[in-house]
Amino acid sequence: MHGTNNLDDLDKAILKTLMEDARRPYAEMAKQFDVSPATIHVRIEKMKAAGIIEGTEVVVNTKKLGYDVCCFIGINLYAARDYHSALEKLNALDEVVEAYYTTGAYNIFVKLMCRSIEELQHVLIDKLQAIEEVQSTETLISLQNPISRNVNP
Amino acid sequence: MHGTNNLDDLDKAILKTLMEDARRPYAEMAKQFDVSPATIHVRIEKMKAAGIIEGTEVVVNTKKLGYDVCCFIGINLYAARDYHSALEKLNALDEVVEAYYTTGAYNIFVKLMCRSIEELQHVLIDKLQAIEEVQSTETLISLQNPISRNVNP
DNA sequence: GGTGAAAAGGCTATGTA
DNA sequence: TACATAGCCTTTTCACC
Repeated sequence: MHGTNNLDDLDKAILKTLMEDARRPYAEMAKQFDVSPATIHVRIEKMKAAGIIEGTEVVVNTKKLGYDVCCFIGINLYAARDYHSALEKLNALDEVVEAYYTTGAYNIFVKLMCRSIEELQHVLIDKLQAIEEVQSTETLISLQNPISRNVNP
Repeated sequence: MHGTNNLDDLDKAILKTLMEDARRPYAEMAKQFDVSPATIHVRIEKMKAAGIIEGTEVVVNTKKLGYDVCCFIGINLYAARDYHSALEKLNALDEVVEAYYTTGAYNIFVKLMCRSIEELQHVLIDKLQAIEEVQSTETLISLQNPISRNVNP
């Protein structure tokens, strides 16, 4: 299982279903795909064992939790070699929900979720830019997230 | 439920648990949080009704599905008013897994998942930059994704 | 590798405090 | 509002094809 994989159409159909509803009953999928519930079960177990299915999670409406502000921040470090220590400090910030090590204009690229513009300002100035490895940042505020989905198996 | 919400500690504890494992048995949570399984059930139903819990999904290892390349692309349009038609065309591309309407350097910011650098090149040149509304793009290739989590309820 | 039926286990509704 | 219980539905197992 390195790069290419050997999922057949049934595997892919099951995976696609579960990527939209992790609790879809096996019996329903069995009817839909014209196999037995036991087969659905076996296929799912195989994909778990192969590490393709890593787990399940609930989808949460972050706005309803009060997180109204989403933004991306490109970070430049004084020295590229400080990547690991900078990352450790970023990891300690709850507001940092994603981080990427990137080529191009920035050393690190992060996604931030905050409860308000005031909080964003606070996080940016007092937490993020206070990290000693950080030389400069560039902020991209997201006003809308019209596409949000996963890859096609 | 507008912005601030009124989740108590039990709600938050349940939510945090389900955000890591949507199928955690109610009985286990009940034991852990020292309430009855029925109470767990009631709290979850309430959060569903409030729209805080929107659904469930399996977590998929995209690398094992063959998607090795992840990148962000900042898109500039000739005219900002073409946002909607450009977005429609982006939405038709399977490789575009996220899109954001942003302030700052770009009109639209997207996340792309591809199977290889060759495919990225193909998508970028023949699909993305072929969209007539697109004036220019800037690509940020992600080599690593060391932080990936959700907000703290 | 797939099936069907039976066993095990988790979820949900109800009645009660 | 929370609890305990019981019924129901889903998952899992297993012998067989």
